[in-house]
Order: sequence, then C-alpha cells, then structure tokens
Amino acid sequence: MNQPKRYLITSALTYANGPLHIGHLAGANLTADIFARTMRNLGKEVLYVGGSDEHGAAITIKALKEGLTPRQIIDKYHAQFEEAFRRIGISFDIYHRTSEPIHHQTSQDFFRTLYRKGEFIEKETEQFYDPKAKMFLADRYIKGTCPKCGYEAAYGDQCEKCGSDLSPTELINPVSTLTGEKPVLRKTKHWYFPLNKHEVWLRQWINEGILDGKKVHDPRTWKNHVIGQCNSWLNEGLQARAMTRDLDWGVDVPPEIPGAEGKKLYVWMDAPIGYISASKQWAIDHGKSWERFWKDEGTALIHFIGKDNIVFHAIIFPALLKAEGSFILPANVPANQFLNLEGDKISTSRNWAIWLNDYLESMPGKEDVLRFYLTRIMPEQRDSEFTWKGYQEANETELVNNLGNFINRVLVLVNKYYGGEVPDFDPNVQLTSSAGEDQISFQDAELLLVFDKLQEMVNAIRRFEFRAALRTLMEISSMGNQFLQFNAPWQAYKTQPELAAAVLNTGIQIVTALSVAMEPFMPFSSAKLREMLRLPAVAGRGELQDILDALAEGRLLLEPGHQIGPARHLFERIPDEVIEAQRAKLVKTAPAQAAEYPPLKPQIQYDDFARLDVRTGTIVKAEKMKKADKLLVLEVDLGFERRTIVSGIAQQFKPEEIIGRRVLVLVNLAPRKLRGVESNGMILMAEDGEGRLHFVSADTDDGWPVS
RNA sequence: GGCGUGGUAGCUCAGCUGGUUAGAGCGCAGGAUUCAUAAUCCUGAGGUCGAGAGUUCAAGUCUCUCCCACGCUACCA
Repeated sequence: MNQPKRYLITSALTYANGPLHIGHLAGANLTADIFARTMRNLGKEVLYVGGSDEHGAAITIKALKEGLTPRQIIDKYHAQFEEAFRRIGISFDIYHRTSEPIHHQTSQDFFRTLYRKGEFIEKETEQFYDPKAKMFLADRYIKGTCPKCGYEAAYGDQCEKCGSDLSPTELINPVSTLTGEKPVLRKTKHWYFPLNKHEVWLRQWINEGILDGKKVHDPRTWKNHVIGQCNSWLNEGLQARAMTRDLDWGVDVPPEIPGAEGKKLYVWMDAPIGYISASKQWAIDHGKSWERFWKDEGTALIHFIGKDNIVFHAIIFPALLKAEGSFILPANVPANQFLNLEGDKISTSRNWAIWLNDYLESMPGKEDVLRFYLTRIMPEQRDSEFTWKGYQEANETELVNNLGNFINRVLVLVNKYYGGEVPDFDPNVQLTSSAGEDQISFQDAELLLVFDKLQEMVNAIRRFEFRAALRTLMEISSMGNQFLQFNAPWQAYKTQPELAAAVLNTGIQIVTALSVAMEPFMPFSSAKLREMLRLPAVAGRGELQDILDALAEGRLLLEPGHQIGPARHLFERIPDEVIEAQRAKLVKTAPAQAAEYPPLKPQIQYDDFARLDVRTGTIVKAEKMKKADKLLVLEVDLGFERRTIVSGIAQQFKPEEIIGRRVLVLVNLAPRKLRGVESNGMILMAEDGEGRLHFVSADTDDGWPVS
C-alpha cells in the first residue's frame, strides 16, 4: 500500500461526567499520541484531534444529583480533561468540546445533508409525555392497569402478572412513575438511519478494504477483534437506528425541519462529528484547510478507541460519512482492549481506578514513567493489567537500569575524558560489535545496526504495535550497554585512546538517536536528554526522518567537537514506601447508587396484602435453564405438593449450592412460561445494598402460610 | 444461548501464509566487570504451547468437540 500523504488522527471523545483515569490513556489517548508524535517526527502532515463529549442524559442526571447545571458540570470536566491531557503530554493539535457553537452547527449541517438526500426514514409515533417533568417517558416509566388481566401495576412494556407484552397506550389509567402525574399522549417524530441499507458495502469494505470498487485499505492491517466484532454485528443483521431523541441537553435538530421542536440529535449524530468540528476550529485557528484532511484521498483517517467503541467507529460512523457523500472513511480503527487494575476491572462507580489528576499531583515528574509502563502493558490484543509492583519494576529494570544507565554511562565518560566534547575518532579503528563479543566491527557498521532497529520500531508503530515498538527502542539501549561492555572504553582510555574515542563517539551517536526515538513514548525525558546534549527539543518536524536519513548515508548525528552538558539522571528509583502509599489509596467502595434505598411504594390496604399467599418450602431440585444465563429451574417441595418454579438467580447461585434451602414462596402467582418452561410461583429474595440476593426462610414445616 | 477475541516458561508477552533441538524481557542460579543510580555483560536451569480427538510426511500454527477469561448480543429484573 502507498504511504499516506497525511494523517488525521482521532482519540475517542471523553465523556464529561467523571474524572480521567489510566484506562482512558491506555485505550484511546496514549496510543494516538504516540502514533501522532511518530508521524510528525517522520515529517508527515498530521492533524490530531480530541475533545470532550458533553451531551446526553447522563450529564443531566449528574447535574441534578450535584445540584448544578449541566453547563457547570461540563465546564468543570472539560477544563479538568484539557489540563490533565496537557500535563501527561498528549499532543492534541486541538482539544475541542461538543458544546461549542461550531459543533452544533457542524452536526446540524451534517444532519441537514442526510435529510435532504433522503437518507433518513421518518417515523411518527404517539408517546406519553409527562407535563410536570416536561419530558417524554420511556415505556418502563409508565404504570397502569393491565387491559388483559386487570393487574393494577403493569409496566408500559409488560404486565408482570400475566406476562403479556404491552404497549403503554394500552394501559388503563396510565401514571408516570417519575411524578405520579397522568401522562398525556403526544405525537413525536423521529428520524431513523436505515443501517441495513448499508450492509452490503460495509461488509466488503471491512473484510476486503474495497469501497466502490477501489482498494482503500488493507484489512490485514486491521486487528482481528475489530473485524470479528464488526462481522458479528453484520451477521446479526443491521437495524435502522434512531438518530434523534426527545432530550433536553444536546444539539437541536435543525429547526427548519418540520417536527424538530424539542428534538435533539442522538449521540451518533453528535459525538463522532465532534472530530469534524474540532478539525474546523483548528483550521480557523491556524488558517488551514480542514477539508484537506477529511475529503482528500491522500489522508489516512485513524480512529483510536477502546473496544467498547468498535461498532460505533467501524460501522455506524463510516456509514454516516458514506451517506453524506463527501468524506473519506477511516483507514483503520485500532481499538485496544481493556486495562484492569490490581486484579479487578477499572470502575469509576466503585472508585477502583488510578485517577490521572491524583497521579499527576502525587507523582510529580513521573509522567513518562506512567506513559512508559502503560505502553509496555498496553492491552493491544487482549485485556491486560496494571499493578503498582509492575510499574515499580518496569521503572527500575528498564528505565533506570537499562535506558537511563546507558545514557548516563556515555555522558559521564564523555564529560570525564573529553571535557564534554564529542571526541573525534579514526573510522578505521576496529571495534567489538554489540552483536557479539567475538565480532569485529567499525563505527559505521555499528550505527547501521541502530538504523535497522529504528526502522523496526517505526514499522511496528505503523502496524499499531506499540508494545513491540517500545521493546525495540529498549533493545537499542541494550545494544548500547553491550557495546560499552565489550569495548570497555574505561580501560581502553589508558591503553588504546583511539579505541576509547571511537567507542564513545559511537556511544554519543546512539544516545542522540535515542533522544529522538524515545520522544513519542517519553516526551519529557526526551526534552531533558536533548537539553543535556545541548540540542533543541524534538518538535515534531521530521527529526526522526532526518536521523534515519543521516544513518543511512553514513553521516554522524552529532559532530566531533560538539559540546554537551553535564550528565544528570534521567530516571530514578521509586522507593517501596511510595509504591505502597499509592497502592493503599486503592479502596473499593460500593457504587453510590446502590447505597440509596429504593423509594417506598404507594400505600395498599390489608386486602391487597391478604391476596398474596406465601408459603414455606424447600428446594429439592435445581438446574440451569438451557439457553439462558440468569435462569434456574427449581423444584420446590411445599409439603402438600411439588412445584416447578423458574427463578432469575443463576448469576448468584449455583444449582448444587441451593438444594435443600428453605425458602418462602409466593404460591398464588399466575403461572408464566419463561423460555418454554412453566413457572408456578415465585421465590422471595431479599436484596442488599450491593445488589446481592439472599434467601428468606422460616423454621416451620413446609407448606404453612406466612402472613 | 448465539457471536467475537484470547488462553504459550513463576510473571509479562513474541511466534507471519503448518517445516530443523518453541523465543524475548523480568525473576532465579553461577561467573565476569567497575564508566554507571549495587547499575552492566556472559552462561545456565525452567514449557507434554488450556483439554481431548482429527487432517498431514510434518501442527503452538489447520479442522472438530469441550473447558476457562473478557466483550457484544439475546433472554432475564
């Protein structure tokens, strides 16, 4: 495949309802940053965009909870994100936000174009509207009397008593569960995007890289799990998706479209278009063209995301772009898997995470160590795990002992023997190669080995194999350590000064190469090293390409006579106490929501209660229901009879554990078929604050009533 | 239940279209060395490649069945 002329790189937008943690870095941001920096260092034209995703119901809810306005919430998180990303060195060309007018305009324009082209299906439905809450109600927020069995607390989508599927409009006396008000029917219109119409070309584009008969990318460069996930969706059949919602916090549906009042664009018409509006803003700020990046086939569009976002970026957004007609499609969607933490999933609600802000505050100057370790364990092909011990070890064995030590050895020796001046040398001096203790080499041959490694590293990054690229980088400094060890310039300096000069000149060339090559991974340490070398910091202007060219042509990277500064340590050990203190911060908390008691149900009369017939019983048989994850088929002995009862507790109880359990059974519940098995009754369970279920029972004989 | 991805030395992971004694780093054992943040270098021990069956002259690599982890999805509160 031809090398693209330029790259448009995106990091998944960050949702503005909670702080950043290391998972955000490992998934979509550090990956994209390393890629963007590398491409800039290779002299490519790069536009790297990111931003905050600031719309949606979750933000409204968060605002209500904290007693703030949605605007206050998003302002707070956006500022926080921007600052944290900057401090950890994510090199966005622009970090934008979806609340900006230019974004609203851009996504509305996008919607308009699709609307005019007839890409949407309009569906008008009558839905219940709660005048007090001023919102349309989802089916399950409505209760009323079941038209079939007369049960008074049937949900809008289903009657729990008789099991029939309902639609909210069938209910007699519907009531909003939010406010208790009587909802009114209102017509509401929504626009659906018929994804199913796009299935055929999507299949070919994803699996063969062919779009409109043209090869646009090589599917072999896409990750297995990305293609697999897409095909899984395609094989299940794509459905028309609503592109609008009855929400109050988001981008308005273009007002001139009939029926648009009160409607907002759904997230699929909003968040990914944020990439486009960010590009536009960047173009305005810099007097450049955004369309060069979005509409020219010489551009490779790369979406960096986590695996939860695959379908969104590889199917839905491409389909929208194609339907719009003027945009290129992504050349790759290198999704990462998930990062776990100390044996458990990262969870914002359980506070199981390493928060980026906290890290930046409590581990000052250690930005690159985090970047390094996260890259080293990056979940590229499968989930991986962050441990503080692993972090400490990686820092010590690789950064301090290998990379930092090699650089320090060279700089100290050059300072000590040559007053910090890069020594001149005789290119014909025989050296021992880093490739083996018995191999004779010369300086230029040695530098060609470095060239090969740099090439290898660049190729790995082009394949989005960041772990491999980082490993290759470390191999260069390993080679450097071997080279020093074999040639022992500290001895040669006394007996063969010409050897020492050739060795240390070579050493300083390798260090110079490293100062550039390490920049995408560890920009802060790179800058520090460049300062010691008295060289300008790497600024993303083709420095890596310059180095590759020079090495290929046999030119030196740092000329004899160049004066370097004193050696300072690039990395330092991190004491056990510091690691322990960090680990001690990790304390799982119960999710906040689960701690809240559910609201009390409306008052009932004794007669209502007396209608329930609850009896004691014993589980005598239990087995898993086939083709269902949550159901157990139980046989319960009630003394006077045995009954089959299906219970949705399979995720918390194993069948063999619960045989013999005394339980309370609601015995006069109408029978209902669950996945083909008739259930005659209901096992009563108590639920605790963390959602765990517990059996309730009594010490009486089976079959006697409970009241 | 369906689909997807993964399951390789104590740990973290490489192993492309099947081909000689399965690799690396860390850790471990022994040795060398002192320029360097007790760093570095050399050597070595360590694996029936999740389990079983099959295809093949030949399988970690292909096929089938099963088990485990994670994700999507269905069903289910």
